[in-house]
Amino acid sequence: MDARISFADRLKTMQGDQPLDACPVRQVMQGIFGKWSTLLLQALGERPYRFGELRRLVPDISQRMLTQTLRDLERDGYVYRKVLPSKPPRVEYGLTALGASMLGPLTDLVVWASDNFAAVDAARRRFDADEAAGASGSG
Amino acid sequence: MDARISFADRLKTMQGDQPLDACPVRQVMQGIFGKWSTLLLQALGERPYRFGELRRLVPDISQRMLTQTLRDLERDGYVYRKVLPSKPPRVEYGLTALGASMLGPLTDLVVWASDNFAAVDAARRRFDADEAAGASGSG
DNA sequence: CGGAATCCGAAAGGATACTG
DNA sequence: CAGTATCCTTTCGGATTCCG
Repeated sequence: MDARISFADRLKTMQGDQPLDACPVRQVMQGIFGKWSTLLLQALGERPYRFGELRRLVPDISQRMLTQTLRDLERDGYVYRKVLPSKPPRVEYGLTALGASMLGPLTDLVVWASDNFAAVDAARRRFDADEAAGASGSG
Repeated sequence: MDARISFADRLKTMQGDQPLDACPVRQVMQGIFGKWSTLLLQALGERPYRFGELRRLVPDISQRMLTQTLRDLERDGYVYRKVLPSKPPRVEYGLTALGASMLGPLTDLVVWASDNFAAVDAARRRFDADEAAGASGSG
């Protein structure tokens, strides 16, 4: 697919029959961009993990959000959930083929963020400093 | 940079001195993944737009969120804001070099979403159907 | 034309307690 | 171990009103 066709044209096409809110691309993006989705997808990109392993790997996630995020990812088809029939119940989560194919582009973006967060942080500080100066400069 | 180094290792490194919550990558990602950020970045990737043009281009955004999202994008250094000194004030928004460099990976992800939303949608319906069946199956 | 300020409802997300 | 259910706080985002 051509990645560089006119975005505005695509936008207009989408508005033709749907309220822009129903834009399928946005629906998909929203599923990927939750607070924890990206993190968990990256983790599962390495190897399958069990529920408790993920908790320990990402210590500041609440068990509520871990459950919910994994469910959402499973619902969207990125993640499978396999219940191992052992005495203490074990549940393994891993990427599906769909999830693996999405992880490529997602990781590229994560890598960009990793490479450029210093520039972003600098921009933020500049912006905040300018704002503060403008707000109190004449006081 | 090596895009495929161990994510778990990187995670552990980050936890070493920071609360994971302060992870810079996450900070950056959160800025990109707002409800409107991706959409506006794509639009500005075509050419600079004025405030009112963006409103018409994305009709279902409120003026409040358009202002706020543009401000956030400007703060992060992705977008510049140029006030034209004309009689009715005109303000032009466009991508900075940083924003343009980020748009590449972001667009790749949008393209993925565009190519695969049917699969995601199918997965969702399957999941929901299974859930409904499981919930009412045994009476 | 491009905003800022305020108000309010909806949704995301965390803490805690309980279950199989 | 792997959840579910409830409560509560915070954030997101829309509608409206006012300003340079």
